[in-house]
Amino acid sequence: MDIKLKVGQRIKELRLQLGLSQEALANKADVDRTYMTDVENGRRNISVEVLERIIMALEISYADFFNAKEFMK
Amino acid sequence: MDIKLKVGQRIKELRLQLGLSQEALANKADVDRTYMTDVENGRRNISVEVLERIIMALEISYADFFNAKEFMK
DNA sequence: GGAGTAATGACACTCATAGTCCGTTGACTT
DNA sequence: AAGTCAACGGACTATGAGTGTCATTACTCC
Repeated sequence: MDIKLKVGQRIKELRLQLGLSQEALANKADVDRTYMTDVENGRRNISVEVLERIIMALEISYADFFNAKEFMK
Repeated sequence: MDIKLKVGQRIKELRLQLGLSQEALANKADVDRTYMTDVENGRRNISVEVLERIIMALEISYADFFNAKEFMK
């Protein structure tokens, strides 16, 4: 599966666990609201700097972010 | 520390473990040799699609790639 | 010393796309 | 009706993708 979709699904999963809206997470990660929608739906090939901000906003470590079913072979 | 530098260091570390030159890894990941140099030296804010190709070339999982000292808080 | 080779580094450049900002729409809730 | 949320679109600017060129370092061989 497309890495963009995997990342998007993982972000959505974690966002919902935190009870945040897309906009709230977007603000926390300092990205645009519409951009966050695209990311979650796998339409954006995000850079590691933006990914880092989103992971921080999700209050999770890199290792834990990627240690999920989406990223298993 | 800058996420770009962390990623670069981690790539270099894994590349050396495999005994590959930058050029050999670059070819395996289908990126330019000079691009790989820039990545390892933290000068490129790479996208997840390119990162995926490099991680595959390093024969490692996402989780293991990020489960390293560089990415610990 | 000088010639050759392999590996890396440092730029500069073009072109595609990452990322922002404006808005609208539809589903759902109160 | 009014508010919240997700999705989508168009236009725009900033920056990543990808390549070319030259320099440097370290090594080997003559």
